[in-house]
Amino acid sequence: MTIRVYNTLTKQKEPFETVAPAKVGIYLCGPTVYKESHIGHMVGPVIFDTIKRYLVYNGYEVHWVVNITDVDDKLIAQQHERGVPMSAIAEEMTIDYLNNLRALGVDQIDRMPKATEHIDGIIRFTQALIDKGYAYASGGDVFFDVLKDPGYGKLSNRRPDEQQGEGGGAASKKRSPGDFALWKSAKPGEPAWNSPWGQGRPGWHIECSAMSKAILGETFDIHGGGLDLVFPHHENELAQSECCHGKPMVKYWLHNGLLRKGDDAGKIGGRSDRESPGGKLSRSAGAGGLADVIAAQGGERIRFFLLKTHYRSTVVYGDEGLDEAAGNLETFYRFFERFQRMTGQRFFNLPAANTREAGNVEAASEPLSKVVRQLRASFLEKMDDDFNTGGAIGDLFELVRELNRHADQSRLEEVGNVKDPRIVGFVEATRVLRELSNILGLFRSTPAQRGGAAEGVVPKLMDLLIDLRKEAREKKDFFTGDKIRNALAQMNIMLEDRKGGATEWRMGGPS
RNA sequence: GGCGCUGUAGCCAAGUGGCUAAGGCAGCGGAUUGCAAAUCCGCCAUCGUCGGUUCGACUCCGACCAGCGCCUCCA
Repeated sequence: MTIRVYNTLTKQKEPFETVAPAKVGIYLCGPTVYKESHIGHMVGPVIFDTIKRYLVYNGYEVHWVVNITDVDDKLIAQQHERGVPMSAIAEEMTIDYLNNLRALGVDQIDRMPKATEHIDGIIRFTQALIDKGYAYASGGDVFFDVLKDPGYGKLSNRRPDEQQGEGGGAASKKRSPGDFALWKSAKPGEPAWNSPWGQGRPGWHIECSAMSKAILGETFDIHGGGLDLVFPHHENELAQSECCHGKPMVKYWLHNGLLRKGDDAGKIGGRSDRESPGGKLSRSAGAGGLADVIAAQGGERIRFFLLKTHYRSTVVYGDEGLDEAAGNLETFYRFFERFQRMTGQRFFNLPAANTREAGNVEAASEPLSKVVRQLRASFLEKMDDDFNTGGAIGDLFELVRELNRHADQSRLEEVGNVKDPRIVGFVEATRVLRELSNILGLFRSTPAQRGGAAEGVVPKLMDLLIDLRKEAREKKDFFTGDKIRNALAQMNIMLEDRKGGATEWRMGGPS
């Protein structure tokens, strides 16, 4: 019943206890919007979207913040390269990012602050660190002095004196190599803001410290991001905030694993584009922007694929896994269709409990209800244990199997009357599947990517062919009947005969 | 070199100090079907290697082997 989370700071699972009763503040590091997002940018949003759903389901009031970094060296480089103002590039790429989030069903984010909207707070934060002796101005830049912070390195488990630090021109202005910039002086032609240290812009890490403070407070519950951000980004954030406030910044640091390309050892994102020669993603899985991938695969497939594996694991991303996810989803989609045939109701319209408490009804003595309750409890147990979505999805499969089995054994197809108690009981049991899949953000509406009823004349032609085949079969002319079905199969159109003589058709197989 | 992660069936992937080690895919055998599709039933693993702790480890510790990530303003 108690939620436990793995905390990068302590390297162990801990009971989840909020700073303020029943309230949770979550800060997730979002993208630097200098070019289109890639699939790797979606891992954090999908898992944290799920985490928020689960916490809300458990009765917490959750405030989830994802920042947008819209000022940065890479953006400035793009500005020079494209001859387009940084702000325009940022705006364009932010829209791209938001579109991708929406396609994957990520709709739980409460606020998305931009770095450029918090320049004042960043300057105040920087000044405070200087005043307290943790930072120093040097030639128009301001650096954080890592040797002044006795706690520095505790998140990533490093010694400050071992750090290489960034090289180049900044190195000579630093007291020690591990020091990092809070404020950077601007060169001519670069975007700049006035500050006590002259024209300049924020360093990379300070924006998150300033924005999380402004929105979530000096101490909040969960800070998330990709595993690659542990060092230096989160280590530096942590140092800035705790030195500035003299109190813990975050209770739980959660880091998601990174994606790896399937076909070779290349990596996704980062600056490795030219360093991983064989690292191309296949066309369906990766070429073109993420928007193209989503268009080809469907957002739900990608979400399901990501949720199948525990969020802290490395996930190998490629066609193989995506195809498997597609096949897995078919199992559910087919059940939803069957459910509708039997009950006359759409699964996607089923009302279901949206809190743990509301869903916690007594199991009836009859077998279906009992096993459904058991699976529900098992699902929640998995989620309680550091949001084990992979294990929880296993329970969802079992749930569908139990529902199908029950429908088979009770011959629900033959009942005919949707008010029949057997049907009513079945609907009741299926509500639990809706309740649980909602937590994962799955099956919330009719899948967009499924084949089936097309527009225009095709459905009419299909009706005609199905009718002809039916007549042939009634005359025991199976040769003609099979000819129609096989020819359609060649066109990737599958016929499925139902009990009672109806025939349905669909485009394509699971993949 | 420093920090860290992973190694469970053909493949993907949960999990636990001691009942029959989830689930999915593929495969095999059945039920059902005119034949199919879908669905259901059954079969399919001793948990990288070697030691140690323990009454007992796949689960804890150590070593080793293998793969991977970060240490470079990559989520």
